[in-house]
Amino acid sequence: MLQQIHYQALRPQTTAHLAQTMTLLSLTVDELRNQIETELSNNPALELVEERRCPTCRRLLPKQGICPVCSCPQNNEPVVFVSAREDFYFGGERTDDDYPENDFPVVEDKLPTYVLRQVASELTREELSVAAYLLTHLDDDGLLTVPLAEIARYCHVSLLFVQRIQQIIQRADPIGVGSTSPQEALLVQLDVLSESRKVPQLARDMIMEAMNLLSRRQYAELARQFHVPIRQVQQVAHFISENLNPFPGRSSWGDGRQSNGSRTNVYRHPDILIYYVNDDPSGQLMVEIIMPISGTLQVNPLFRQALQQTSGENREACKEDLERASLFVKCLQQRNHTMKRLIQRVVSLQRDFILYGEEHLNSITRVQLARELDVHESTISRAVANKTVQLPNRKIIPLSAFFDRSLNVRSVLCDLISKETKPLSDSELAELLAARGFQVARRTVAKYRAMEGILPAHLRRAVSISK
DNA sequence: CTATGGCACGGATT
DNA sequence: AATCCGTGCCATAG
Repeated sequence: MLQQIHYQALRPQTTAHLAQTMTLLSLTVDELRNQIETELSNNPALELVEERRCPTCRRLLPKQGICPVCSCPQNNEPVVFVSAREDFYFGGERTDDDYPENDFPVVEDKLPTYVLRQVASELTREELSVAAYLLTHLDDDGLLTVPLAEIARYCHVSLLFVQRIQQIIQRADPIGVGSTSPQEALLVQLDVLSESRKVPQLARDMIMEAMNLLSRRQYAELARQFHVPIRQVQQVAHFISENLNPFPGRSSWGDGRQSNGSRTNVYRHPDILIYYVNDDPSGQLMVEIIMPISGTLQVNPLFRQALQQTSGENREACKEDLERASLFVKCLQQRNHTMKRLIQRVVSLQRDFILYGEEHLNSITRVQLARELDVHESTISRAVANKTVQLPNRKIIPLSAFFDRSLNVRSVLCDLISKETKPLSDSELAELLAARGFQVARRTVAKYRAMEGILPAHLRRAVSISK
């Protein structure tokens, strides 16, 4: 990556500029941070100038910016801005400003921090420290490695207290995380799932009473024990393996399907935050593009001066450094500018989706957006790829979800099925969807159903009866 | 005969 | 140029 940039810096300015901007555009906060840090330490011409904070709300400000939160007039358009929040993310020097997020106990691993950030808002300081301790004892599967009692002892709190915190943690994003066993994780997931859709009672019973048989797939034995036909056991087992994950730590983003196990960057900091001022839904909607460093990057003016006075072979090297530095700064600005325009447009197009949920997602394609913003479509692709957004409800979703043509259809489909009185067949569902303006083929309904882990119509009947 | 899942094709996306 | 996704056709199960 670095060599690439060195190489590009030698090329004509415009090409290099373009190429590096592209590269930067496709980086996530974490990657960008690395990039900036290496560049900073390799290039003496680059400097990081001191951060400024808004006098009223103490938010970190860009070098010449005014505070976007305090100074902006209340209006209908979401405010989009770039912010530097190094301490927010990376547990840097803690300051006494008013970010509750800064009170995070520092946890190194990715999964623990990810979970902690979700639950932090609903916990007191004391609870947070217990939560942090609990989260530091997770294995790679997201399961707890020490007994609850031990945590209670270590933190000098009651067992009940720890249990309560564990329950909150278990309901955070990789649902079931922080459970003491795969079994417990499954049960928690089942609980959460049952809030939104029908869940076979048999599944719960089987997990609770015959976990070992289940994990060994001894369906015949299960059928005997629960006095149900073996087919039904298989259905339930299918349901479980489709929808539940005994190892929450291994699950991929929100969608349990296509568990391509090679997802390393699953627990990531969001690249963009969308929220209301003070969490007040009637307030101004803010969109914050995260910069992983605080302060502003600029070319060191002293270095520029020094260049005038140096001579000889040093001069060439310095000059190169200087050029690379100014290029880097320029590219970074370009990147942020593009991101800003992009997200501005996306948010205003998908406002309803952000506010009211998946069903209101508009179908927009990257190409469409590229035309509107008058940039090349690959620019959009790069900017969207691998980025994540935190919504006002604190859910973290991939930015590409805003471009998912099928998400809204899927959620409407789920809605239809959850409200159905008798099990509807796929073709009936297809008609209903068409009536609601979603033109999808019967075959596609089947696919979506599978994606959402909903059983076929004739099996749904069997399930609801046994319930 | 009907409902569903598998395979493969074509267009969109990256 | 490679990959993903919606869809049509066909085989199979009920």
